[in-house]
Amino acid sequence: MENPESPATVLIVEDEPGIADILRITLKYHGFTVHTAATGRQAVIAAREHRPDLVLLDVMLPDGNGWEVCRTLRAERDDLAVIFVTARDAPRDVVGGLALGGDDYITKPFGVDEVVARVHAVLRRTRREPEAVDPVLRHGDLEMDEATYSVRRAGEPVDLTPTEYNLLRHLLRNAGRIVTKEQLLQHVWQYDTVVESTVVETYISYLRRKLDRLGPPLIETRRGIGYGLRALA
Amino acid sequence: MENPESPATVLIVEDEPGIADILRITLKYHGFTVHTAATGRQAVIAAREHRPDLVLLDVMLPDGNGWEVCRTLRAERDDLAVIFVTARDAPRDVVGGLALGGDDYITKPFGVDEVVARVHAVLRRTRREPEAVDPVLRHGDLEMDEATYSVRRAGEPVDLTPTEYNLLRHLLRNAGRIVTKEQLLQHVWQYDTVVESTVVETYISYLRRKLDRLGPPLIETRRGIGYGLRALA
DNA sequence: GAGATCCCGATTCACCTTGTAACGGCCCGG
DNA sequence: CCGGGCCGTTACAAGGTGAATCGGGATCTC
Repeated sequence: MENPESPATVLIVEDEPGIADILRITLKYHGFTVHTAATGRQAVIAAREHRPDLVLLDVMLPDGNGWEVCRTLRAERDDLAVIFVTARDAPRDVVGGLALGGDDYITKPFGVDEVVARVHAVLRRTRREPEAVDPVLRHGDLEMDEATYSVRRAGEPVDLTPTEYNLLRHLLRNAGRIVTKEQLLQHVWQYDTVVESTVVETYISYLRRKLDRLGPPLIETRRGIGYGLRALA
Repeated sequence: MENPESPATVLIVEDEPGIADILRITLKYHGFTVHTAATGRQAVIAAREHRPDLVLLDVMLPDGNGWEVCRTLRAERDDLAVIFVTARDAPRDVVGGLALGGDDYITKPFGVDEVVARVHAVLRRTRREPEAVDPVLRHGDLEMDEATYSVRRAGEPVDLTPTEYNLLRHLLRNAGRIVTKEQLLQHVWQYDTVVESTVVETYISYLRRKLDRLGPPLIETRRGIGYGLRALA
């Protein structure tokens, strides 16, 4: 995970309390120190006080748009990393945002794992942290290369759709543990996903069909609890 | 269990007195400092006064739904942990609730041991308590891993159903003591379970069949009293 | 516009749970 | 020492619940 002796600090600038909560809880859970601000004014003040390593910046704020906030913050500290958060149906601005100094951007509604991945990626770049972690996840004869988004089992490449890939990644990251369907919905799917559907089962089924063609069953069902990767022999 | 020099404080927000009682007694028994509130108003006041570490929050309250209460509480103290309590047949809101700021949720009717487990889990996360406790329960050649929900005896994996698993866990946690059938019903089964059945005996029998295949008898019957794990040799 | 992807609903299937009931052993009284 | 009743054990069956899978329609991507 993150360097334990100096947890990175993230400032969340977001006026919708629900979204701010999701981001706060998620990042806290992943070991970041988190502060929040609901307006551009507060953001500038909070940035001076807490000196974050990274800012998650909503583009639509009650007191003016995020570009200006970004510019202001950058004027004071040009090593500050910024990830813009924007509505999906405004992709036109996004490029502009990146051009104006954002290091990355995320569209709403987002999936929680996506946010964590991007925050880590940006911090790794801007803090010049060594590429310490092997980007290849392994479990038995299964390997996933996060750099190339490619998956292999027993040497054979496996072609996965984005959702399948994200689901498998979450299972791999929690190999040896059992994850509930709720957790999978929370982490892999977008935050506005409603329950009452069998999406998770469906995608587990897809994964099994593609993966178990190349070897023994890999994903284990714990009835009433959730799913996990089968323990290694 | 919990850090003895600073017992965690829990605020229960629940309008049904029966449920509130169950929760209060259970958590008190497990060493928590407990306060209760029956409405959202009271909850906010009580939270200011007692500064709990965690709130158990019923979603259906007489004066408005729990999300707003959660939001209000969080606005004042953003490090506050919240576990939602909700009826089973309202799963639609559940993910939304989590997304809107809950750390976990419990559905009614619940099993008492489940509540304690979740409260501990959430506090461990939010208070950054070290993962000090070995998540593996042991008793002789029997081991139970609570992270993977897996059980082994003499190295051999034992496949248990959820109820069997919960029952064995309760016996393990009370190893060396004798537990009455009533206690088992109360802790392992849901609180609204009615008696007049031999469920407990049945499940003890299932456990014996699965466990004693791999070694000498493990579960001891105290006629007229209850069950316990046999003392170690 | 074509193809892939995603998600929902329905169906089927498997297993879990619980109640009933028969059997057996333990304990107590005679 | 014997018999009866009670408690515990276990088998069996029915019902319920969660999971797996498939097809179709909506949506997105190129």
